[in-house]
Amino acid sequence: MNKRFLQNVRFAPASSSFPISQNDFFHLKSKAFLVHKLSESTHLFLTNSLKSSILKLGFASDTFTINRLINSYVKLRETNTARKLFDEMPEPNVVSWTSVISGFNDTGQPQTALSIFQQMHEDKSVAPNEFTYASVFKACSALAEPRIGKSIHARLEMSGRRSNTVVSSSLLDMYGKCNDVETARRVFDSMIGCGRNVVSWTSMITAYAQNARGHEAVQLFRSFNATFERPNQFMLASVISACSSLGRLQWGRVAHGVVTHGGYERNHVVATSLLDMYAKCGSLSCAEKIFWRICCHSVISYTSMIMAKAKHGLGEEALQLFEEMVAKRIKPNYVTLLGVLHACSHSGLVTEGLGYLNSMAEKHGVVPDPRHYTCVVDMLGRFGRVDEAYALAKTIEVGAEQGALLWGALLSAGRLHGRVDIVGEASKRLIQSNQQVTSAYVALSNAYALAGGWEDSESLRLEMKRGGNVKERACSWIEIKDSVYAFHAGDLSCDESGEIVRFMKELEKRMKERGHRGGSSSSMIISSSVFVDVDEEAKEEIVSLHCERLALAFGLIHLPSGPTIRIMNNLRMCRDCHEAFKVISEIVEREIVVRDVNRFHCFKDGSCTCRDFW
DNA sequence: ACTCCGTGAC
Repeated sequence: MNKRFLQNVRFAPASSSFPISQNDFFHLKSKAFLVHKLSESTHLFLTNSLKSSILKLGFASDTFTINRLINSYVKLRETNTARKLFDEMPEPNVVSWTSVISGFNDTGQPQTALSIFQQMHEDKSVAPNEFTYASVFKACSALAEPRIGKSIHARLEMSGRRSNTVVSSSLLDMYGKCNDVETARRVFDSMIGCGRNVVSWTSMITAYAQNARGHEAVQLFRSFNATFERPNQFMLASVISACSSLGRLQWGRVAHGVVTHGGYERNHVVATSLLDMYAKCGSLSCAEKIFWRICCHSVISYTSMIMAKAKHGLGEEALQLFEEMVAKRIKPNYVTLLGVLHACSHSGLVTEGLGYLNSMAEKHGVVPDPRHYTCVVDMLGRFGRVDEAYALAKTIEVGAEQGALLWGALLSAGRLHGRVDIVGEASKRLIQSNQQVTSAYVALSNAYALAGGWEDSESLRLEMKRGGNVKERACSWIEIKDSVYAFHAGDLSCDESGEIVRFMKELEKRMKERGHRGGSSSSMIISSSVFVDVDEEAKEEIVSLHCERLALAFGLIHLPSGPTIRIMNNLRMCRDCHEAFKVISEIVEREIVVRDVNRFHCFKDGSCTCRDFW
């Protein structure tokens, strides 16, 4: 207690005419003082001592004071103490409930937040207000729990309570995080009445951006700018990530311009999203510039840069960056290790990759999870160690979604190395778990056909048709200047004059001169021009492996020249591919940047949304 | 009086 403060308290005279007694006055003053101190406290020690004073002075049943105390503990992330205080409250009010719920939200325990809300609902003594609903929707969006969220939304509507901007924003954010963009949009549209602010616009832009609908995100950003309000750092980071998923460097650059104009360049989140955008849009050099300008690096900025290098086939540099980060005592997390393993996988550093997998728990305190194992299975499979990959895959327990990636990786490995047994096993697992069903059927059918099991192959095709599984046509595109050109798998109509074939042969020749005989990329390039006796689906698969190269050739021959050609592909780069592009650069004497948009292509149901692009 | 919403690496 502050002694000077107590000494300075002048007590009112003890007369019956005075409305409060000396004792009351002391109480009121000390309560105000304690509450004031509580709001300032940033140390557990101070809050603890204030708590004992509060209890000693008999404020244990004073809801307002205890609410403040709960909040102080919530701010110190001492949720258990906050919870205990709350549980002992004789009369918790709506603020007490909401404070505890939001406390569990803030400490990453949304499940507990929801269970407290449920308790509040069953208790019935206190009705939730708009603050409570906003917190609860936030918990649902953290859990991506649409079922509970919807029922609470219904409860809110039934209560007849008018939604305010904050509640609606958290609601639309929740629907966005649960991948229900249409409902999110309906909530956004309904907000014309209660007023939208930057947060609600940002929530809607984010909902589009995080659900692979970058065009709508950018469109909405344009509409927002028409309102003459200024975007803030939250909105900019979201728009930039929409540009990344679209792979449109021009738009990304415009967004960068808005960032500079608004003075948000030094914001870390914005800078990291710019870094990621440049990397995904093919400009590693710009990504690096952004990276070196960041003054105080975090695990996320390092991870983004490691991923960027990995995607561009610069495995050694990515690993170097990782070691540098560890030396700076920035603790890597599971995403960082995923980046490291990706780097090894994309650059053929198999031994290094296995080393990182085996030592990451001990050295970096990150226990490998199914995603890390999937990455290593992919790496082993890519470099011909298919049996090891299969053996590893069998030991991993996965859910359906991750299983699709795991067995999908093994499927490609089996296909790449002509292992019918592995293709069969992987396809069956995919079909059984109802994941990537179409591509699994195609691969399985092709595997049977190759092995001579025509009857199996035929019956599978029938099964596929009955199930309504139609294979999406693979497609690639390139962006030159501000135009986008699309190429569909199996479509060689663009090659009327045979120039692509000639270009491919020239490339093959140069690759051979460089000693890349029979390497995966050169042989594949040639195969794209000579499918003669291959059946329709197998041909489509081959072309889908090559279409970015076809696109490139087409672009070189028929399209206006520019300083940079960027290629979107749905392949990961191996060392050979990288080498191929270097050779192409020499041929055309132009910078060629390759990018990887795996994320954009692959969705949970295995569908490809390339067509949304047009 | 105290309590609420939106951003970056996978």
